[in-house]
Amino acid sequence: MSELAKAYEPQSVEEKWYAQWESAGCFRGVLPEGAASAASGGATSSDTGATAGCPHSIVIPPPNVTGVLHMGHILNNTIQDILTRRARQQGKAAIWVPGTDHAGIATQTRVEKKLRKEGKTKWDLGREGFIEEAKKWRDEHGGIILKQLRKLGASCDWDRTVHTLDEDYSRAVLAAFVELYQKGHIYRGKRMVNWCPKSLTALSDEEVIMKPQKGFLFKMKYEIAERPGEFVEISTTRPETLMGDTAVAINPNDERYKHLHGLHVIRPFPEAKIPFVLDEHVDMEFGTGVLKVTPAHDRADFEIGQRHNLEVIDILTPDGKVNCPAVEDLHGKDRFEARKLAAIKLEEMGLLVEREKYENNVGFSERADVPIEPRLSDQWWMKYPKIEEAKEVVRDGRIKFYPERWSKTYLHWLENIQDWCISRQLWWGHRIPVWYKKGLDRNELTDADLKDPSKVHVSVNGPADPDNWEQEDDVLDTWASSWLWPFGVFGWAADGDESKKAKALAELEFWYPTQALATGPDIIFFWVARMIMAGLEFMDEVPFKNVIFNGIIRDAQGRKMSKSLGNSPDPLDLIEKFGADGLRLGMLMIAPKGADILFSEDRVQLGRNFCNKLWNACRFRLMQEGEPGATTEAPAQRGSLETITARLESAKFDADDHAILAKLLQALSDYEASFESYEFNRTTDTLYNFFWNDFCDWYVEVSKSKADSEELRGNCLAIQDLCLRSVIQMLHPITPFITEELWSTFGYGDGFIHETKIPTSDELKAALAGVGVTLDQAAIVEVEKLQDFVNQARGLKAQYSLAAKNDVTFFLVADEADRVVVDSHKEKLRKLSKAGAIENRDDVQNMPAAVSQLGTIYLDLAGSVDVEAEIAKIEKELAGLDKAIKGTEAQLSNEKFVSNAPAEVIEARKETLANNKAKAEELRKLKAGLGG
RNA sequence: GGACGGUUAGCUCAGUUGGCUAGAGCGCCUCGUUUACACCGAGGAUGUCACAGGUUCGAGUCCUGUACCGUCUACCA
Repeated sequence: MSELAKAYEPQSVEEKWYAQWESAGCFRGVLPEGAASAASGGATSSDTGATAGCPHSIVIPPPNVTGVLHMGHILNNTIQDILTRRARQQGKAAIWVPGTDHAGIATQTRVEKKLRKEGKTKWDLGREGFIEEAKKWRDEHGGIILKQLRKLGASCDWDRTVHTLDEDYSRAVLAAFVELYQKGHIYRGKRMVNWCPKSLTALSDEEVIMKPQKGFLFKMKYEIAERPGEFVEISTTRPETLMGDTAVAINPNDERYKHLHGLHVIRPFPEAKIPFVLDEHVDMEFGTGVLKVTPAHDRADFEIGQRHNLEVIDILTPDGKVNCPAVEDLHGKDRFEARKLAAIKLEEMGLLVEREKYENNVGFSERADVPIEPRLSDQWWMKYPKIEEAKEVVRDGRIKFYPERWSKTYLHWLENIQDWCISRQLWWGHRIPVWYKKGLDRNELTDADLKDPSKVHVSVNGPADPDNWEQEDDVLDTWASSWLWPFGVFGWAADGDESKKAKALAELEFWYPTQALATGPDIIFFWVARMIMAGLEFMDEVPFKNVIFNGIIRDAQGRKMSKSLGNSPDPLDLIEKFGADGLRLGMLMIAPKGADILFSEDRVQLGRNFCNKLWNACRFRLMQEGEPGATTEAPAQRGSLETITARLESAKFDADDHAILAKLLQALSDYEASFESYEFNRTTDTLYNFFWNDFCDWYVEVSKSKADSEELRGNCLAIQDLCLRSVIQMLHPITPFITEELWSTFGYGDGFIHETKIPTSDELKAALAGVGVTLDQAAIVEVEKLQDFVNQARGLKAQYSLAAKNDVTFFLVADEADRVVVDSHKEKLRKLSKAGAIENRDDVQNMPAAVSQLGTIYLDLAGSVDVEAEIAKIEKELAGLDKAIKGTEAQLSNEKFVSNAPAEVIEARKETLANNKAKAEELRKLKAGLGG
């Protein structure tokens, strides 16, 4: 017999098992023999999933290669691991593909920062040198996060780790670009983009986050050119751009300014005559109703400019400094500095009317955290492919969102989708596979030029005569690589020898589409929607069948986790303190379906405590076995389902035995349902209640009464084994380490726990029936009565501060039927209520009492009863009861209820009423007996 | 401005097609080391289910409106 430590100690257990799993190749996703041809049969139902060899694939949302694990990752990856481990237990071919993202802007920024510290810039190194430096940096600092995931127990197929800049993956990225280019989905064009003056690159709309900013709304006045001395007032938050103004706009319907139509104003500096233009876009209600138009530096203004053929004057440098030599005192100044100076300048000229405090929303670069600058520039754009299909697959349920409501957000975005700016002025990334003939001026390329293969070459491998060409400098948006992830990781667009291509094809055929994607709702647009479009475009099939949105982790006060607040615990510390299993379970228990999750450490304690409880229940199981006369099988023989069920002796089953197994079946079935709907909080709830309340608090306690009986012990231990084995199996996906340890300790299977198929509730039921055990559902009711009896008895004792005393005597006044029940369970009732004796009586006077479902229990106090307290207690209970009785009676006498409500509801109501009435009557008798 | 979500015990949240005297965990109070577990056990207190209407035999659950909170979205300078 093994001896277990008194408390569960996760550290050594976790290390031991993870190493064993890895070296045994447990996580490897291997194509079953002949899998590709089987999968192409098409009809394999992976949703029912019971078929052996049936594929269950998940691809990780690739974290930034240089990132570190935070609480959000913990939740997200725990979910993926649970799904993968469960799939293995179901006998499916399961795979979880890990990988990392090169994170273009983030990584480049960090490498540049490092260079700056060394007094260098990227220009000193040149493009090639810089990329080498970045790779070095990536390889040094990168991949930490994947190591950390191992600590969590993540069962990824590490041999397949993919990085978005890997050769094969890069090839896929370029191939996708080329294909879309050829189909006419990609074009180059001069447009307004979100320009990041810090990273010096364009950004997609999704990378811009709006933040409220405190500033000023300046009211200034421009003189009407045709009417000297007459002015119009204009409100602006950005006076520093007025050098770029090429018009002022008013709404054509604005009566106040009709007299100005066709006139001009004087722009103060550099002084120029600029026209009034009439544009519906101008909001008459806002400010003075006059809008300065700066086509080069504002999106809306740009559009107005287009409509009215206005000149575009760019007065900012790419890094956000004023570029306007004509205004000496502003030239070269930073945009924010220039804003102040421009206001002062206006004031000096007597043109500043007012300056009021003002808060407005300003777009910030998500990565660099500086205000973006709308800027006209040449960029590459993508018209998204398969937009309509992408909507359709979510509407018709080919892809299901959990919770479902996120599909609204998704659809809304697709309705209003804009072309995607996919070029970035960076070096770290996939360089756009476009080559221009040497000598061409790229700024002057016409649409016709772009389509002329003698001038512009687009291919994965580049032109045959590279010396005559120059490659595009821009790289692709990182998301324009990760949107291919669900098939890119399996070698899509593989190049090389035939066997490599064939392997990729077979892999894709088997693993694609993936089963589920677990991610945060914050990247629905960035990633989820784009992957769906890419999947439909390149694979002609959705990339995943289910999308599980996990909530955003916040701290206990509901604030976002952030480095600056210091409210983000290091997951590794938590693992150190509470164990990976505890952390996983704790996260899952508090993870409601897709809402925000408020995290605090005591949640993880819950998980840890649960593990310890499981540990001790198992420990107790082993201790029981050590008693004389116990079964003496060696551990390896204790365990298989067949061995255990063979030890059951159905003839010896009492109500508790029936009830615990019936509840076990119910728990298993609830557990299965919770996985179907990805309601993991339900999963943990089910396990927690069954294991802690039903099994530990009741059945194990009941077992203690049977321990002395050689006749009953064997069957009782077999039932404990069945429950423990099942709980361990059910828990395994959630808490893999402790369950593996216990699995091997008990010898419940021959190998690793996941190698043994978990029986379904139906299979378990059948296995029981196979050995003659059919469960009596009525036993559950009987056990509930026993529990009520014990609760009432304990309550009585506690009321008189005798909870700890174990030699009190209870007198029971009950009818014949209840007496029989009590008598047949008397020993355990006595033990559980910690009584010296339970004696039957026909009548008892002057003792505190409680009315249980098995009769009225009196506590023998040898006459010293606190009458007033007793009466108060009874009255309180009666009040609640009477309220309920009245309600039910009213309902039952309501003819409409009786004729409309379903029969079972009415029956249940009648039964409740009868029970309540009986109890109330009993209580009244008691009260009368006390003189109340 | 639009869309979506939330409002249930001191705290965090369950509550699945309307059908219990509305639940759990934590926290709090009392008691306790009895054949696992103090990371535990026993007992206890605690609710106008945000508010106002409506539908229904019956509403925490459905409908309408209001208030507050949150998230996403939007070119009001």
